[in-house]
Amino acid sequence: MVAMMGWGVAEQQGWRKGPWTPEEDKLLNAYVNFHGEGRWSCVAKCAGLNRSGKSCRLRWVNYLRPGLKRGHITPQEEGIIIELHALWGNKWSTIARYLPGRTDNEIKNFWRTHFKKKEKCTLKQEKRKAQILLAKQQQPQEQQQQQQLQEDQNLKIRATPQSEASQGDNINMITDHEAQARQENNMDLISSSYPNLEGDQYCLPALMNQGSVGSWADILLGDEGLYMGRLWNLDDEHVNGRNISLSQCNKSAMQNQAAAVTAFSSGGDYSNTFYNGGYIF
DNA sequence: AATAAGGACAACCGCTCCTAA
DNA sequence: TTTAGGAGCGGTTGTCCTTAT
Repeated sequence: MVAMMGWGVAEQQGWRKGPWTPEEDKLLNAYVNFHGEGRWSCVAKCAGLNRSGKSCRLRWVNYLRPGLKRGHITPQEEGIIIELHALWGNKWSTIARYLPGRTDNEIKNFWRTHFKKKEKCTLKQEKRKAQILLAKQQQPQEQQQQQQLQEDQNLKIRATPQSEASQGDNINMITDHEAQARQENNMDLISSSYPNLEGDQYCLPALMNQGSVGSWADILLGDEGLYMGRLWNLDDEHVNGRNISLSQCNKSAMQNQAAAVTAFSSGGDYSNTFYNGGYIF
């Protein structure tokens, strides 16, 4: 049985499988550098590799391709991954486009290990959530009204033109109607990405610059593994056009919002972009 | 010191999408 | 318009290494 055989052995069709040897890498590298990428099934034959085209492509894309970054995912990259995953879900290749030097495989692996961690936190989160909800219910009505007032004022500040925040970049304000429509979509997306969160707790703080946290995962989960802050919502259309418009998707705030937009260019300082966008958490 | 658990990484598999004939 | 082959994508699994017990 092929499936029962280990790696590094020949398959029935004669293709070699398993880890690549330095010699194979050298052959593939030389061939692709000379002929360019593509026609992977030809590569396998012409380069003298006893590998399937798929295997060659994968090896090139994930390991041999020039410009690949090595080493751990940085907190910056981590933040981008979390953000984009909240928007797109498991669209690893799409996410990878915004992380120069990182492959979809790498990001996928990264997410998996972190997702496992998150699953372990679930029980703890549930407990903490219950505590917070209880505290909320017990909060005096007057205090809640004051909080709402404060939130509305913050919204006004955020909705002001942001020429200073996004100089030279496309600004795209969305209407209340659009915001609401988007909210519905995004809430679904976010709910599926963060199933343990309450509707009014979707949030992503930009605390990285404050030095109080070690990573974006720390921010997202907080001390008790509970997500804190505000989650940003990236607009797909603008992502594809290189500029990402951001609309805030706090549930109550979204109903009134004229969302702020800030630009994102791949490889740029992402957290700074948020922070400079006039959004202070 | 031994071993179990977990993390990181590499690679394969099956499916879908794209494109050229 | 259809179809077949190639390419790409996401899910899954295997292996190695490190850390905790």
